[in-house]
Amino acid sequence: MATIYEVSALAGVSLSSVSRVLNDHEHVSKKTKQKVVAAMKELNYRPNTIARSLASSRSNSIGVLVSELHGPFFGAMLSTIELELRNAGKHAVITAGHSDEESEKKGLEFLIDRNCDALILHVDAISDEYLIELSKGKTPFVILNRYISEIKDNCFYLNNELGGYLAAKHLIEQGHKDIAYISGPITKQDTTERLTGHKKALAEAHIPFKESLVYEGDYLTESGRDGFNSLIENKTAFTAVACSNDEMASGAMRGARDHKILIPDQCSFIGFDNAFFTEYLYPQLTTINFPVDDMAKMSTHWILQHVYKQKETEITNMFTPKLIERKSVKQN
Amino acid sequence: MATIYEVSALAGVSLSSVSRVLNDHEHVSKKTKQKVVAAMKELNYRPNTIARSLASSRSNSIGVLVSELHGPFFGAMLSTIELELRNAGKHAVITAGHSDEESEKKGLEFLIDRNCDALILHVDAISDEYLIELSKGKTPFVILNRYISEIKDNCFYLNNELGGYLAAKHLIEQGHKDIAYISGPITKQDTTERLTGHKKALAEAHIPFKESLVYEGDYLTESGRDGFNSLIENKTAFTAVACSNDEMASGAMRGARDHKILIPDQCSFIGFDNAFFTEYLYPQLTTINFPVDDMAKMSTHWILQHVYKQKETEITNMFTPKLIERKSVKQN
DNA sequence: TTAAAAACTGGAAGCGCTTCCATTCTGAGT
DNA sequence: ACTCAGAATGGAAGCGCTTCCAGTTTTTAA
Repeated sequence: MATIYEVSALAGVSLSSVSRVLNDHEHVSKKTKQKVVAAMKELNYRPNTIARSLASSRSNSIGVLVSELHGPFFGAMLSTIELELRNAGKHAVITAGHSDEESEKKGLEFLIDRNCDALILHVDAISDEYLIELSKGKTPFVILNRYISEIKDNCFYLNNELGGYLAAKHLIEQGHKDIAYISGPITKQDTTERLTGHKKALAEAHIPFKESLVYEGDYLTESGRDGFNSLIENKTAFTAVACSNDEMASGAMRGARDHKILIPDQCSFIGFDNAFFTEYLYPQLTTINFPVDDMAKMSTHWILQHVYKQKETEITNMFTPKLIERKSVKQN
Repeated sequence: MATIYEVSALAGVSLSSVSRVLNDHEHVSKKTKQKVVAAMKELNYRPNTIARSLASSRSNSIGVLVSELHGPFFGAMLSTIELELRNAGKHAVITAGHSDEESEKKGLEFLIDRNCDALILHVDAISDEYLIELSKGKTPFVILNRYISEIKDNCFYLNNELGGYLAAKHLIEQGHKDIAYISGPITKQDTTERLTGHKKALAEAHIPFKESLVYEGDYLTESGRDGFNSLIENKTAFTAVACSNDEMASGAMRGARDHKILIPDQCSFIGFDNAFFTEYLYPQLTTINFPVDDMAKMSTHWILQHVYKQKETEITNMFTPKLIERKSVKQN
């Protein structure tokens, strides 16, 4: 593998000059540039990224830490992060925290030790305090899907309340009055926000909110099913169920089927996230779109702008959910 | 950030000694080791990975190139690759080729330029020849989900033929004789292998194979639906349809529903891959398990063993699919 | 035409570590 | 006490690049 030395020798210029053309510096004459470029081509020169990083203390790598690597959400997210980054000549070092605090912290340290220039974090186990402390360190980062007021400019998140509101409102508009709700773990920020929106829509329509119509799940399919069963046993009648995410909605739908309840004729369902598989369900699930792509894109723009001084885009921190009407809600 | 210099000064030993304890070398006395470790702790020393890489020409990073980052398959795959690698102190640099030849090649070069010690490739657009050529280069790699005889020891793949066979055989055992088949693009290796297995099972049961009962899709949901519609219009009767993957099976099931055909009572379905969402479908899809995790694990073991001389595991190149019985196939 | 400014170029010192080589130390064997 | 392996240590040269500084050349303006 040719080094910058050989290039400089072949081109008949100094090391510095070669380095300058490599880095697109100003103050290099056309002539030297040509010579260097020609030499590079002839030697099939490929710069050694490691050496560049060491000398410049820039690794051009962005660490991405997600709580889980599988699941419908992260595929979409990582896909656009990776693409955007690569287009900018950077690259992603991806790790997973497996939703465990210790493990997430390890992942973080791992990335920092790896000299990442910046971090994109999607974590739930790590505490706000830890992240606030981290923000005083020298590795800049953004946080996805979470709002921490002390470092709000680094946070990119969905207007969850609006999402919950939109879902409930849609059901109400379709004539539903008795609406059950299957939520995620109430310890999670997004869950409570979504539920708040839900209640708001009910209140607006003067529909009393009934505690007996909510079930706390864990965002997994199975808990959607359990939730539905529990709701049925409660004997508080309902004609629709809103779910805090699509997985649980899919579980709840199966629960309904177990009870020979027709969807959407006897019971309507609405999800949240608009995961890709919602289209595979039958009937296709009406849900609330989570613009993951936009959020992922925005976070890379932030980094490109703040860390690498590229790209001057308008930064938006809060994203807006949207109703996606499909076939799981019936006009009542 | 403390460097090895400061550690050596504080510990009162030479640079080399510090480096030795850092790398767990033999020939370091207990005493120096203790001094060094103490100094490191006191300074909260963290080795600079970049500098280590430059000096040792080992980046400890493994490049992973997948055709797509989203989709059910890759989440599972990447998740286990990342975990295994991190447990071994290595890390994954993940890129996507977006199923485009140019783009995949770019991704490859990108990873090689990034000084990856080894590569894990899951690509379909790049030709065999290119990969064979690449194998002569100095970056070792493994190939997932593909068999190239010239470099077969680097390939990890599923026994697709057996999978196709198992699926068809299951249908036959359940009394089906008229079995439709929705395949992937016949240009793809795995597709043809799966179809071969399918035919073999038919032959064994003395059921004539009918060309009019196969539809060539593109592995996407929509094509499953198109396939089903086309099959129906063909007027060759069938009571079951085997699909080359789960996405198409889900599409085909929707197609059936559009025709008011009951599943599985009037028509049975079997998929392939056992993607996570198959459990969300209704009825839950009977399918063929693709042991992605095992394959991913094996590929990292190969690298740990061949590149880093760690871990002595038995290497298996071919993996065995298994029937997963759920609810989409009816006894006929 | 000339001085000053701007553009260009080269030299050399690092970036933080590994590793080869040479030197010193240790202790087993006599 | 004396060798002499072998273990333990230190010195120093890199790994391939960036970047600061100083020196040289070209351009510009008066």
